[in-house]
Amino acid sequence: MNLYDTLTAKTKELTATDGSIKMYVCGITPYASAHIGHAMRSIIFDVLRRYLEYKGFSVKYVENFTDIDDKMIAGAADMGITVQDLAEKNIVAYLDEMDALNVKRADIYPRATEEIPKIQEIISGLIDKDYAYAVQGDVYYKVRKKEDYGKLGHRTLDTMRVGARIEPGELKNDPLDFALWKAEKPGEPSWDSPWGKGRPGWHIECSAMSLAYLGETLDIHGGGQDLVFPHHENEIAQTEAFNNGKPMAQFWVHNGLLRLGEDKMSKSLGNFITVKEALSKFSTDALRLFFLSSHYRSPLNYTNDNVLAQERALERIRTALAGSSGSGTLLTTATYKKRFDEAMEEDLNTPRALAVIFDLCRDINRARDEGGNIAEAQEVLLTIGSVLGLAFAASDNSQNIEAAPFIDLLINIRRELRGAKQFAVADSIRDNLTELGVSLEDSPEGTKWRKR
RNA sequence: GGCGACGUAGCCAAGUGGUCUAAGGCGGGGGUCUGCAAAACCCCUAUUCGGCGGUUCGAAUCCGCCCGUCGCCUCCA
Repeated sequence: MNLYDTLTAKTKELTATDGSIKMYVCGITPYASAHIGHAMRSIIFDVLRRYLEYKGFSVKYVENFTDIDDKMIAGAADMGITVQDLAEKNIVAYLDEMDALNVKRADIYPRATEEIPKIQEIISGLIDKDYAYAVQGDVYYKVRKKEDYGKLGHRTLDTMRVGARIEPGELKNDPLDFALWKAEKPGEPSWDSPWGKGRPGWHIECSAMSLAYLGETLDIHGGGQDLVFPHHENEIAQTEAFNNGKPMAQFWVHNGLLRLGEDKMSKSLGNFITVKEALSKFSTDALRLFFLSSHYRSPLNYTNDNVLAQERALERIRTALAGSSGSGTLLTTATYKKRFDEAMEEDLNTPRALAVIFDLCRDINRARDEGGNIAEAQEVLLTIGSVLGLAFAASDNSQNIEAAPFIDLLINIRRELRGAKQFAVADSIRDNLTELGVSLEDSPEGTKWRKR
């Protein structure tokens, strides 16, 4: 397939001579609940992975947790729990939420705190190669030593704002340098190291974990666009310096960011909607459909109405799947599969892929009305849906609410009224229920209701 | 200030030199079904692609300028 690579700023063909793909996706720092921007990233890379698997590749998928950093430490202190407990709590919740979003589990979920030896091995190697230096228990990476620093973000050192920060207490030789290892501060978690007790800096964990679990050159390294600089830039700098210039990844793939209103959704800006909240309002399929309705590299604006529109669109797909097949003309499916593949081949063009799904639905419904054989077409619909992680599960939010027996009772009374042609009273029951948020649908098989 | 992305129907969103009088979804209009509805289905719904110039036989697609929005420039998926 063709995929856009941030490093070369080009769309290139993804190849794998041995049929296997090594994928590393930057996960979350589990200091707080995940928001739907994280969900969008997970779903996009889940779809990329599912598509590659559908095309016959064997994918090894690694997603990390950065479970030690300033925010983890501050968050744990606020809550009066250990950093480890904070991480555990949020990781468990995150994995549950990703399950609920039908995101396939990664093969490995490494955590920074469990990779300290590998982290230290890389830092030592960088010091040996003179790409890093230790100062009073801190270790910093020499940014200016790496000629091509800035290549991922397509910027050069002199175009960078001179405001590179020096935190109080930092002992950098150059403001651009960044910490690989931070000396212990009182009360903070720390590990023994050749440079004294301390903890890893931000970017080094990903270098360590990708090297440890996937090796020197990844096929795909993914994450949100906000990670391009500095996180991935620094990862490249470290990893390639450590590996004597071997490329860290064949493809750098970055998804566009989710917006809420006019701004990017972000934990630090405080404008976000949690995954939990979104899942309480919308079905998994509708959320996935929403995230996939625009191209993954474009920004997407989250609004209730936009997700709701997908909820409605889903009904049409479910109807196409529910129709019973006749024995008439066979609805052939080769063109749909072909069009779906073509869309996905082109830098994961999910909006076009979805258009194929809706075209297929329309044609299934048409064929169904004409008594055609739609069984195979429905199978194809399910198959390509599953590549997008869409299960098309029936939405039955009508079962377990407390009022259910009373609603059923009213429906029964109304059925008798209708039988007696007392339509005015029957309609008034229906209208009143509608006002209360319960809509009734009469059909030859009886009356169904659902919560609105 | 620097770098980059984007601006397509009421809304969301594909398309990036001819097949575009522009895919698909939501909404809207009409119809089928229904006691009436709802749901569902079917049909219709941009001669036009932020503005102005230019290149070209031909531009939504390439170039320039302008207007507007967003992202990044060491917290971020």
